Amino acid sequence: MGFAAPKGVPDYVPPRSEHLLAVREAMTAPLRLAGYGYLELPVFEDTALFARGVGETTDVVSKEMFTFSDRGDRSLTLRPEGTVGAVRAVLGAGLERGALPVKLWYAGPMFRYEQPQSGRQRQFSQVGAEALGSDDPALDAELVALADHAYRSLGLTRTVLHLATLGDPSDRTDYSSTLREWLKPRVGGLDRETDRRIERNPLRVLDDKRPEVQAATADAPLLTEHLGPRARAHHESVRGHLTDLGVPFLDDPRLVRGLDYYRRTTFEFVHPQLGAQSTIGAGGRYDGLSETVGGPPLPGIGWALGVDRTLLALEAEGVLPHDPPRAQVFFVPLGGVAKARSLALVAQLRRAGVCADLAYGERGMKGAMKAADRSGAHYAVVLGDRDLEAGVGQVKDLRTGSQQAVALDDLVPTLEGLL
RNA sequence: GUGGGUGUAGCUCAGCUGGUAGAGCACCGGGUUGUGAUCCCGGUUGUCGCGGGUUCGAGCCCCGUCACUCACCCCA
Repeated sequence: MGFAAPKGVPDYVPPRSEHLLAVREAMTAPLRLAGYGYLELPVFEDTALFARGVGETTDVVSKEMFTFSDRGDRSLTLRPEGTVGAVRAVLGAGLERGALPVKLWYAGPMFRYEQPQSGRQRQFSQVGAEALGSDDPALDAELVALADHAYRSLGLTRTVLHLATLGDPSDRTDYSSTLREWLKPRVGGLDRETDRRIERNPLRVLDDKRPEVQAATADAPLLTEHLGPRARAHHESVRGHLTDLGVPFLDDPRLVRGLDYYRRTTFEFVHPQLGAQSTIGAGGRYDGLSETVGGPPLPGIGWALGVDRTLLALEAEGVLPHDPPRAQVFFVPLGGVAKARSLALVAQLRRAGVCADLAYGERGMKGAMKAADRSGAHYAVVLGDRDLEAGVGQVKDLRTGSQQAVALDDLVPTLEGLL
């Protein structure tokens, strides 16, 4: 093999690629029923858009972006996430001046320069949804419920929804300094990285996986205790709506998000069988993002569901969709004349909406029948010189083995009737 | 970016203390010159990840490198 795909970039081939499509379809179907419109977005954007929107100091921006210069010396970046680009597009089209909320969805590849491991690739696929122009907590609940519905419709039963609130910016600032002072005497000096986190983003310390850190921070003060009245009311309302909608969730006050734009509601769908990369979908509210990228005040909430990781979850639970047969009717032509006739009949059947195929290549009867069998077709049509002279095809039911001659002129309607 | 594990046929893997590659599945053909899924017989496929080194001799030992994988970290 001369070439392999770039590091951390997966290929999906059948049958797995079909499963991937099914996952994407299951995620988007509920959105369309809920009035979300489709957004087709660029795969790369101005580097500064992500730096501003996602946050200069986030790991995603500071060390995980695929950034390059174009021939005009513009700095461009392969999108590491979809929300910022979606907001940019909404503002660019002036949708925020129309009917609100604007509800949109998109799908496609995202790129992050990471160390690959299971569930973490440098190119991965997401389906995203965004609702802008309203801070109604019912909208938060609607979006969460739509994701929940998508996962359920795929047959996943073990996914756990973690729910939290980050409060308003002032709540978070207050809490951060409280937490910082609390952490210093307990885990300060542990190592350089932890010290840095205590200063820059103390919430992240609570997310440390090391058991000794977990133990030391077990009774740390929680953000939920520092919420202002408006953020608290919003959160309680979201929880109430979710309960009304029958969406089970787990209050997780330690939930940490890595992108700077999140406010108030945040959530993650976690799958317990996926190892270290167990978040298969996540999102939250981002009421200040529009201003950050130069727009007017425009509240918003959204999520992104990981298509690749969701497929891993389906495989872990053993609930993959069945592979549909590749054909319903399969032609077995004997000789060149029969093949030409078969090709025409196959095309005719396909136009009639029947999934039809034939044995290509110079295969013998046995090989062609074998191909028919493997296609999963219900019926094989054997066509040889004898049959052509008689103007018929031998239609064989591959499940029962019974066979009957059918006039070629009646073949298409006959098969349509049989199926 | 850091640390551990693994790279042998299309796939899953075996290969002893170094003696110049195997199985199962898959695929193709035949048994049945016009009938699949079962059965029987036969056949194809490898620069043993790549590059160097040690040795009379390396799939096996050493060094480097790349990829995959797991964890940290990060996140969908």
